[in-house]
Amino acid sequence: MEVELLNWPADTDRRARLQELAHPRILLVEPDEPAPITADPLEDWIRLPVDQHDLQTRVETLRRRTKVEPTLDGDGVLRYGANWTALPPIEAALTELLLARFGRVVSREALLRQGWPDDEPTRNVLDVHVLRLRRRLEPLGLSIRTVRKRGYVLSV
Amino acid sequence: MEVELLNWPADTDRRARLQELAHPRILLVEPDEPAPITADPLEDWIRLPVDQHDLQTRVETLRRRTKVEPTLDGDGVLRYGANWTALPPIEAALTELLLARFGRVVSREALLRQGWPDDEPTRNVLDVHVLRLRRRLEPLGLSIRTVRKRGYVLSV
DNA sequence: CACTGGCATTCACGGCGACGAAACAGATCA
DNA sequence: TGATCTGTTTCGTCGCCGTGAATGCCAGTG
Repeated sequence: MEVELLNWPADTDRRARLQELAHPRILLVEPDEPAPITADPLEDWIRLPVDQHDLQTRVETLRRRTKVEPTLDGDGVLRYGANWTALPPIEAALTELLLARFGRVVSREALLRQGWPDDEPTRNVLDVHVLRLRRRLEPLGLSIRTVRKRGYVLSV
Repeated sequence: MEVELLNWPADTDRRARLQELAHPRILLVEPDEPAPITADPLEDWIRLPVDQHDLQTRVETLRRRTKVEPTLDGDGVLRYGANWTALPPIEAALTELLLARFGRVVSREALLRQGWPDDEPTRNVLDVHVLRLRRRLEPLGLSIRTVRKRGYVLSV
């Protein structure tokens, strides 16, 4: 998502619309105007005249905050947007690999090695775990798509 | 919660500790140093030499952002939004730790150490206290979610 | 076009262990 | 004394995991 630059206080109404849309933005504040105070973490501001490097830093920071990839922490908690779910050990292991190749195909073999490093389980075990993982991911707005004979892809 | 001011890059390690604690902070960045980029919405920065009004604005903004978390005072009174509840000693101790890691997983072991620093109580004691704490938090719109085999997460 | 074989999805079940809930009793405090 | 806080026991429930079997989907073949 692109970070919008707008002038303050000139673009007051535009700022309100962007806030409504949860769209990231940076206010370029006139030299002698006070900057507005908000609780919205998707808004930042910088005082004119701007230093290009500082502006670039703030833009990049906002981009990180809106980053669209889900994250998985060490406790098996998967976060995406405002929601999160706890994943059981095997599903967390599978998700870890799917996230590392987010948006790309992960082969069944790789997933089997990831979830069951030691023994070689029956084929159906992976299918069932993918099914359960799908159900858990659905409320978050994530989905696992099948690529026949190739593997699975994690996407939004 | 108080917003911490620290120097960048001098206080690098201190910044890491505050981030771990989810404590709001503002970095005072040396004139020719690049500012760090992070996704943490509880961090902001300003370039030296600082304008006092701008600094005050950023401090106030961070304060607003931390207001979305409940607070616990020294008398065991937990406030969230317009409501509040009094917590008995042990539950207050547990809540204190859960709040410090608000939105993240807190292990059973950590909670046991927090509530019973000296002796080692039976397994179920913690379960029961969590159960009672849940009942108390529910009217406030807060909930403790279980992460099986890992611990608990306090969230809204 | 229908058939067929292989792959994938889904459901239901049972075992196991972790967690939750209720009830009770002693301790503490106002 | 009455209310609240706390720890313990006991039992019920639920989540996680593997298995088997039924169904569905798709591609290539004849």
